[in-house]
Amino acid sequence: MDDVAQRAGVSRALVSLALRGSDKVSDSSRAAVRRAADELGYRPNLIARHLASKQTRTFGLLINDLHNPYFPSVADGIKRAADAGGYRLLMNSAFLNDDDETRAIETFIDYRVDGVILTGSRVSSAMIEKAARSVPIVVVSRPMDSTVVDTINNDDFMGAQMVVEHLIELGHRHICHIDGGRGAGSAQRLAGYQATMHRHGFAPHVASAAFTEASGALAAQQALASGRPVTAVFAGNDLSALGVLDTLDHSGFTVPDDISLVGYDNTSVAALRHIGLTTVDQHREQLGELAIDALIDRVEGGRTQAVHRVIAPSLVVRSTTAAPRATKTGSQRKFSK
Amino acid sequence: MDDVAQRAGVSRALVSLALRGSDKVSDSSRAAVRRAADELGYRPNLIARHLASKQTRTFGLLINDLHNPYFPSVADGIKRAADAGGYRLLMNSAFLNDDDETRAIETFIDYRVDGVILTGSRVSSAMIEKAARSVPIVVVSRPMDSTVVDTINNDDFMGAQMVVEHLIELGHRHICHIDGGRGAGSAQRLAGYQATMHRHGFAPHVASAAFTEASGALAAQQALASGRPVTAVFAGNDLSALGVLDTLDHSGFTVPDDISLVGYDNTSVAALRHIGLTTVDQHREQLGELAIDALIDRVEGGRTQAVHRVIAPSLVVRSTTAAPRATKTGSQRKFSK
DNA sequence: TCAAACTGTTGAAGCGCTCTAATCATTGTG
DNA sequence: CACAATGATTAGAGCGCTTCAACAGTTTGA
Repeated sequence: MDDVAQRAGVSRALVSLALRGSDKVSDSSRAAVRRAADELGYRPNLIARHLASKQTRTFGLLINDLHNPYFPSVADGIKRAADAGGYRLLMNSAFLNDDDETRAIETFIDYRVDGVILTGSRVSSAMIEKAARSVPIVVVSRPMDSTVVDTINNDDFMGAQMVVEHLIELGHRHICHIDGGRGAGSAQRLAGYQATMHRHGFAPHVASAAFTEASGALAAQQALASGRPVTAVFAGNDLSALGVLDTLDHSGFTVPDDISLVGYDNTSVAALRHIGLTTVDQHREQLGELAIDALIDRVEGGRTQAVHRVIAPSLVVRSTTAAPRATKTGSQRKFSK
Repeated sequence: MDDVAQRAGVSRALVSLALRGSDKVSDSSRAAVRRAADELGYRPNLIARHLASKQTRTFGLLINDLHNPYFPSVADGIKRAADAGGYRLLMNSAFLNDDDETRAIETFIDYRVDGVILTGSRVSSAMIEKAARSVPIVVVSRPMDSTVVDTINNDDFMGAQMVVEHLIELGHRHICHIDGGRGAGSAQRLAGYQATMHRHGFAPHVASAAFTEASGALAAQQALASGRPVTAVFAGNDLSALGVLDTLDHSGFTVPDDISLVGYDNTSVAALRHIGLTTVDQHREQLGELAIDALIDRVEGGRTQAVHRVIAPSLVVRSTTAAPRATKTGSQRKFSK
């Protein structure tokens, strides 16, 4: 920086001002500084800048599981909104490990980022709230009843309701739900399913699983083996829906002719033509944008009260749902391994 | 830090030493410092530390496209190796935009990371080599003939060769290759395909596409419409293979009974039971580990010459390949559509 | 026994920047 | 024409840490 100042024939302070686009720098000195910096290939040291200015204009984005196709779209929204707000983004992944997640959050804090966005977080609420004492935190896709951290979620209850309504409208009565266990939002999806089934006077039929392909496949086997009639399956998320799809394949059922199938999340696999899964779109990019908005509102707007935003999802109908055979022909095949 | 020092009854310098685990600190002072830091909830400011020590022990990882399921596994390997080497990781995504990629690399440089790993990079080689003057760079999955940046790649030529040999062994003669255009590694895959076909005396049959589902679907349509017989398709990557799969579905072909299909990359979609795509595994985690190794070797070992590592991929046979109908002998697993 | 060699500790300089307050140069005002 | 007001520039302190040279206090070796 000294070199640049000398070469431009000005003081170090002016170099600093000029390079940051201050309006109290004459055009001539600004040009001189720019030229000198260019010629010397000078790039300001962000570390020193942050130390001196005590602000980073950087947000930390934690993506718990890079393998999960759910997160990239959220990240896209975050990126766009951060750009628009003039904030830089630093990312980190917890690689599905709770210790790593804690460490990643601490790293953000140690880097003195202005705010942190947690997606797919799995650590305890207490841990998150503790970290929130050091830095504003917004949690995406994990409903939390906190007074210190902001949350952004889709309305899982409503999403589930839309799915069930869609299936019932097609004529389905025997709709089985593959529960997502302790996966994020799965409790609300289950509740929405149950409430809607009850409202229509149909008996719920729930099989337990997790948000994975393998557990979905297994749960589907159990559901089919239970003896209860099933004409449609509403899986907790897309991944478990794929597991269900596999079980149906191997059991000789055709989708959607024999059994309709719906997932949740509208991940990229669901959109693959070969799969064409009917599913629920959470508007993930919008979730990401709202997360940044919440952070900026805290940092620049001075808000201190926690905010919890819930947005309405929408149903994406593809080729795995149709009217049940019963209302067409009336035959139902038996489950066989 | 002053507070901690005062509370522990030692100097600031000793706090620094104690907290970083120096061995020239007595057990008693170390304990006192630890306790004081705990009580005060003190966390060292990484920014100040990095500024003072002029080293960050941090590597920057750039993932161009978060949506591409190829990268997470590479990142897993990178993460593991970085942990083992005692380096922190900072990630960033270019969101498929060249300007963003350039800016992300600059951000890493401005943060004075000790090294940068580029995965899925799309900016010009010149740009990369320019950045490499400021920081060690290793490029993963993009063959480059550079004397300044390290590269880590799988042997695409060999991978393609393995695919073709596998298909020929099954009895195929009419193997069509869906080329990946300017996708990373696609030139070598094409070369490997052509060389192997020639060696066996078969005529190559190439359809142009890109590394996307839509272009794979289109290319398959063209190949089928060309009038040339096709009993097997070797797609440039998994994604375009999925496009091919869709076209085959819609054209009434059964996979693998009518036509065998092979992809490349062994992404998670290929492994989905419902798809079960035969493909080539690049050992992506290993690619990631080697990338970190290369970086550490430069930073700590003082190597200055560029290194280019190529590792052997392996074939993953699933359920989309079988003997062609004409020469079929035993019973094959059925692939339902 | 005394110098040499450790051990644990500390004061102070400095990392590369920002920012406040002061300085200098210019212009406008009565 | 003196004086305030405005605009451009700069010196220097300081951000929170590390590190180096120096220093007491203790042990070792001949």
